[in-house]
Amino acid sequence: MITIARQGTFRITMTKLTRKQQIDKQAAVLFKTKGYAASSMRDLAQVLGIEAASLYSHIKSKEEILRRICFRMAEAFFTAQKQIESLHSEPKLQLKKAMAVHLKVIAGSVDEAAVFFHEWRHLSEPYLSEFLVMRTDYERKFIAILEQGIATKVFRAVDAKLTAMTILSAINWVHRWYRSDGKLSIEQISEQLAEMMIRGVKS
Amino acid sequence: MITIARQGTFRITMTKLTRKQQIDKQAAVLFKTKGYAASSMRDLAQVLGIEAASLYSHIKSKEEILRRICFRMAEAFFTAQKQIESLHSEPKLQLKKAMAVHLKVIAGSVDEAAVFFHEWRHLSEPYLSEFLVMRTDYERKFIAILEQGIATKVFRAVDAKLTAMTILSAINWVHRWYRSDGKLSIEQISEQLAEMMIRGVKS
DNA sequence: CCTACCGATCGGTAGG
DNA sequence: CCTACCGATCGGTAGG
Repeated sequence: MITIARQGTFRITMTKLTRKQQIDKQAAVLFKTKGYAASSMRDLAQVLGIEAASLYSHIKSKEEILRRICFRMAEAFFTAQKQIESLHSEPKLQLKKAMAVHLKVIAGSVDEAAVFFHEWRHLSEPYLSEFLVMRTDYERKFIAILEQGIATKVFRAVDAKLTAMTILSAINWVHRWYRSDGKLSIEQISEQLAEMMIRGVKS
Repeated sequence: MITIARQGTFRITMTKLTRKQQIDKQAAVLFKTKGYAASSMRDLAQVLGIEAASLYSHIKSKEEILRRICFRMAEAFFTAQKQIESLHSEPKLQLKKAMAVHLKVIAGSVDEAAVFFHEWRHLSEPYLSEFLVMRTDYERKFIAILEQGIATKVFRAVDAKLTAMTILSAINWVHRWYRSDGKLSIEQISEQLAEMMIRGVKS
């Protein structure tokens, strides 16, 4: 399987995407703006300048597209998280880095991130369950960082789960308005949010 | 027009809702779980134990239900915000109270809040534009509180808009998991979140 | 990648 | 509130 990082570079360095990649990309844009259920295969075909029936030479079904987008993003988030896990830094720095890599993944694929955050519920079983398990696993890492910080008295005695989810909701929300050509770079946003959250929880 | 506060009490004190109110309530539950576009009038009718066609003696269209839910929530948020505006407290307390009343509105109508936050994009014009203007107006109040705090040096020199939106995303996320019978009361959640956010922005 | 088409389901109406 | 039904649109297939 192609890794997200490789594919991200691919997308930036050259504009020549395969038809399947074009379908996934335009589907992400469409699903983000109209929602999965309200987006028709005819809408998607029109954006690509082909007939709806022609889409099926490249894909199996509408849901398969959604599946690819959701699981590819999940993989990207996990890959990013694994990279910071090996660092074994102290809780504050670990939280800051976890936020930074998470935001970097979002910034690299805003449309896909929006689909990941809002359209996953249209996945059918067993994919839906698999997706939710992965998401919970991912969130657990943030909770663990908080708990470790609380145990070592670096952080106040906050509710670890409530706080972790609050931090995640704050950074996830960035996908709604972030533009790579905006006045704030993703690093600046990351810096400000980490500063705010760490001040919020430190002893 | 009936105010939200009145209606909230109504809903708690007696179970006898008009058919139209039952439709709105069940539609909110349905739209929250399946999404507006994926929810059919036949789904809604089934929950109510009637035929789909029968819904139309009480409502004009599917979108009219969505409209009522979204604008009723908007009204509730505004009513709550106006109440704290008259207090003229200092920025920290003002922020804390703005967060508290916002969370109280969410806790009072979790299903409707979910629809308000996620399904508004299915509104057609001119309602969509009207909705977005109201939302921006509401958010502006949070930005103003931040700006005032920064100007009086009570808060650090953060980006007021980024910070206000971060706070809003953190408190809006509560609707996804809050249960009135959960271990944390809405007042406790409100207290913890306000503490964290104020520590995050204070000088 | 297209034309031609399918059965299913959609929101909604007529008339009682 | 129901039966009966509508035109439109949906995801997807057959066959080239």
